[in-house]
Amino acid sequence: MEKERKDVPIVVIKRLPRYYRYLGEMLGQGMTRVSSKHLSEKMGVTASQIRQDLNFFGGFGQQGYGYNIEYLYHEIGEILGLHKGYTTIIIGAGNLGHALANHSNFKKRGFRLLGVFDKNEMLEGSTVGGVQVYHMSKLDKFMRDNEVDIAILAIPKYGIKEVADKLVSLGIKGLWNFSYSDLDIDPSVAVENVHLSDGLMTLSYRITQNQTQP
Amino acid sequence: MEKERKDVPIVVIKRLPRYYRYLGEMLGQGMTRVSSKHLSEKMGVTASQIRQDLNFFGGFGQQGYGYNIEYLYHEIGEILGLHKGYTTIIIGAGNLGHALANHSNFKKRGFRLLGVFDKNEMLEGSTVGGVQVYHMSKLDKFMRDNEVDIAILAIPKYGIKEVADKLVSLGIKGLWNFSYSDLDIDPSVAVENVHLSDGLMTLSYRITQNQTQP
DNA sequence: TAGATTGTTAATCGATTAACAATC
DNA sequence: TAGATTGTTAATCGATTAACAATC
Repeated sequence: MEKERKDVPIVVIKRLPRYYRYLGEMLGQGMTRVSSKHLSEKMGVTASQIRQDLNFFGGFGQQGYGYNIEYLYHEIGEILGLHKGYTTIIIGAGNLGHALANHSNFKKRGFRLLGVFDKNEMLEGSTVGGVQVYHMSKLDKFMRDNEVDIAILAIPKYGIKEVADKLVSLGIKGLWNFSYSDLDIDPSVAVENVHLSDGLMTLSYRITQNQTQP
Repeated sequence: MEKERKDVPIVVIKRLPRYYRYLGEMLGQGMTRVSSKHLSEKMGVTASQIRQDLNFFGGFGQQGYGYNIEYLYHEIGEILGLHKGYTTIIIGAGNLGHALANHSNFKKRGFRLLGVFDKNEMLEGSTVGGVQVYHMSKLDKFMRDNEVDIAILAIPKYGIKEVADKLVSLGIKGLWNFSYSDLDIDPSVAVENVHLSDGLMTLSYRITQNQTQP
């Protein structure tokens, strides 16, 4: 199905979701084919880069024609593992936990939210994003009874290490960490550290530059 | 204060918030000095990269000693524009708007939230994250009465272009876009497009790889 | 067929790492 | 002073872009 892919650069991987999104939009507009040139103009990248990126995974196009959008869209989804139906839980039923639980894109991309966990006992039994809220003490049993692939950590950095270690010991495969800390755990577990304020700070930098220079 | 900095690579800028965070933590632990070697071990990068990065902005260290943490922390904050006290508004009082309004890190980093706007009239007069919620129709007047630097867009992609254009016409300096679309506007306005699900997809890719290969 | 566009190799560009003289 | 560590130049590595033969 796909080409041998031992070491695809991480920069290439990070571009795949963006390709996927643009292709999905084109598909929604009823388009059927696209050339690397056309796509590159839409996305503001070079056609060469698109062809180079895609060829890490295989030849999805056809000379003289370009790429079949539906086919390419599907293949990139496959590469990203979106058709595996990975399951998620959210740790932390605060504002961010709520926002992430209700984020429709995750479901649209094939991820299935199984439950939300919080240390506040008062929240137990309530519903967030269409799923049950459980007390943290139920985590062990829940993880044994359900196949949970990814845990989304929407809690403060205090105590995050303990929660992460527990999840790892219970067999979690991926951690998506929104706390303001870098999780440093066993490399067999995939970890994405998201620092929201980092984006705001680089924005701040650019505004400052815009005001100083031009 | 700082060195001439006409073209600092964006990859360097993006690393500054991380340096800032680690230095802040060290400061909180009462440390006063750090060498590039020590910091590199903590952060999992090379000492050479740290020295190279910092020297885009100036020589903050001292041979034989290293860097004074408090001084370097302050200087990086200065470079990032954190001491300017940039003001923000949030567009969209949904789950994500709530989460961002209550995100304490933004305040900690010197940003000041002035108001939240939503198209739902029922929300007007309520409070989110300590500030008033206004109806979208009040945006024009608000922007004229207040100096607003950054707008945080926590609304769906439908209609985002109109809102963004209006904000630009009202003099916004930066847009932090959480909708699932890439905003493409006048380059004099700084834009950060955040696609939350992109991170989840790269996580999905890595989990899939971990399961296939090792 | 002629034109279009891929897949892929080669050339260029930029970023990271290594090395070391300067110096605190 | 001697040891440590910077700032900076040079070497290496990797990623992007250009070019073009292959071919639909």
